[in-house]
Amino acid sequence: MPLLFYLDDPRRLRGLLSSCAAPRTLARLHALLIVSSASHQLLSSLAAAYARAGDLVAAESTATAAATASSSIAAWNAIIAAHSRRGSPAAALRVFRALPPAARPDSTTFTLALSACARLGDLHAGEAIKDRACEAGYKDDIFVCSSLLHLYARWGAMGDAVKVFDRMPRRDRVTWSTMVAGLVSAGDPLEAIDMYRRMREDGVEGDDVVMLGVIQACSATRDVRIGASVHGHLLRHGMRMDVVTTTSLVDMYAKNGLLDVAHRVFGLMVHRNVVSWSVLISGLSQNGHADEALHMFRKMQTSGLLPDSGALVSALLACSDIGYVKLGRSIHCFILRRLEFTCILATAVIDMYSKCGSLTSAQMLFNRIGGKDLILWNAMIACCGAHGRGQDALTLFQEMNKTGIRPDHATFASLLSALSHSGLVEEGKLWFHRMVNYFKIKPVEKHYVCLVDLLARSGLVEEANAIVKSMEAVPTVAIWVALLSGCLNNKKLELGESIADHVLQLQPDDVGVLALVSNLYAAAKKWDKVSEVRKLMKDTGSKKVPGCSLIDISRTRHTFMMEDQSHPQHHEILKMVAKLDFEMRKMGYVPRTEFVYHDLEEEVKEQLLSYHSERLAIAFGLLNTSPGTRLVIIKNLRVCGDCHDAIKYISRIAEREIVVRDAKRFHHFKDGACSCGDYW
DNA sequence: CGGTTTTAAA
Repeated sequence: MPLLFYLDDPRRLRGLLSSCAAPRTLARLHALLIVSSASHQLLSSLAAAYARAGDLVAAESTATAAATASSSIAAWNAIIAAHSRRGSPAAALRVFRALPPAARPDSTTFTLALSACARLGDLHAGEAIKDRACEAGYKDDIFVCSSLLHLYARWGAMGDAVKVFDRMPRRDRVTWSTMVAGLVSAGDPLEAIDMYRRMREDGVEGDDVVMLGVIQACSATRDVRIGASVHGHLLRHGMRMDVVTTTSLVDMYAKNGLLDVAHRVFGLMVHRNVVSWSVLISGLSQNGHADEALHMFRKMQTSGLLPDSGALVSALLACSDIGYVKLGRSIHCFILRRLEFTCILATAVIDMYSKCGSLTSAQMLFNRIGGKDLILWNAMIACCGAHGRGQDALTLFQEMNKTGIRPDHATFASLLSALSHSGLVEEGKLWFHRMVNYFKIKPVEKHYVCLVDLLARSGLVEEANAIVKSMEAVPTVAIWVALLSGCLNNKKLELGESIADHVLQLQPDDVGVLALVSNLYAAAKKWDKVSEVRKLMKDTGSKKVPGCSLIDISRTRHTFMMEDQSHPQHHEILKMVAKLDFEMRKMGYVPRTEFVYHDLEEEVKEQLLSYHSERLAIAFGLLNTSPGTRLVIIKNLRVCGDCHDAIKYISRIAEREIVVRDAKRFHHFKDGACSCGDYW
């Protein structure tokens, strides 16, 4: 039917407008409305139709034309909603603020505006809108309240959210969902689960959105039993299990280490999207199965899905875990070819290079990223620290401050740790002080660990001890451990012993900590205490993990354990070790036998030191590379003070840069079993 | 009438 015939029938015309999405037809209707000097209502409908079709320019101009009539608010609402949907909440707020005086905002308008504030994280603007909504009489409106609730809950004002929630006269599913999700993001999963219970008591049936929040809560409680019962509930009640719900279930199981269940649920999914794969991949790599994670990453691609930035981040994480630079680099190239480098992606790639020992690649990428955000700076500062470049970390930190980005607690944790590892004591003290007094950041455990470590490492054990004593909070095991290893390295055995006693009382279940305690008693020659701790280690089922080092030479990974004679080049390696020992002594090296924690003859102790796994790995590296090469050793345990010294001498003798990286996250080292990576 | 809540990842 020709459009012209609609003119006589405004109701049909409005029907047509509300269902029409074709821009061409809308333009013709627009012309028609103008020539027939149509009513304001019709113009508003047209504006709303333009907004729905995505033509916001036309929508705004039409709405302005219709704005004199009070009913035009619907058109403005459509425009605000369209802006929000298209991902520009700022534009939505701009339209809201510029509403013509005649257009009186209604419940929908306030709801949309508050939702835009929530997307932007603008609590301040939200507060003002809430006040206007109350003045306009929407104080108890369920939609307005729900979006206000979401704004508060999402941005850490849980107290305000609860206040709003408590005085709401009526609550629907959305209200409850918002509270559940809000409590989860506020880090209070138990409270979230309780909120769900209250909802059921109130007689409200859960829908998929509420259940999603509950699943997240279960995931965060680290208590899979509740999670599994929720899963059972979903199945028993035949509730809707769409991709999102099922994906969250996979995530919950994977995050909590039930990888087989996660796999099974994943396998039963009828429809999987990139996120489904990503949660499985990140779950696998977080639980030390990086190789399997990367296998899934490949399977995802062969199943025809193109990885998005999230999937790539998960895969990069797995690459870092096993030091698989080759794949990491190819992901980097993939991003360069097909995607935009967002800060999130750049951070993940830089982190990968950092953990794989490639400082230069990390720096090169970092320098090319424009509009760096806080987390990207933090990652790069941490990267410098991990590579022993304390001064560079400090320079970066100062550059960051110049760009006007405010450092946060993580920045200082990275900075202090970098300064600590490079022995920059004065700078460390200075910046700790400035963090507290200038940046007004309250030091938490990790900061104290860094500071105490920094002082204790460089011999200022008493000063470190004073810091611990002056702490407001009760010192944690990690802080005592930092102090304790300082005592051990600096032969402050009397103080060390009292700390060891104290740490023991705190009942650490960590083997590393027990080993340190035992080592200190050994250094103090308290052999009865040593056997006591050794017994404790046995009783808790934890056996001492043998020291193990890895080195990659021309894409082959070689593993070395103390006193391991299985390597084909074993004899040559021992010869090299002896030769190095000789050269080092000529340069003034004195073996620090206090780092051998057995009751043995001095000479045997010296021999044992030179058989530490990193020494074997280095010797092997020297045999198979030429001067100027960079040797990256990956070790599962902390490098002892003696090896630390020895490495300095060896790098001078052999003219090679030697880097030892900590490999706590390498699953190859679990239970001391070192296996060769499949990727080398 | 509509409008509110919705999975991973640094």
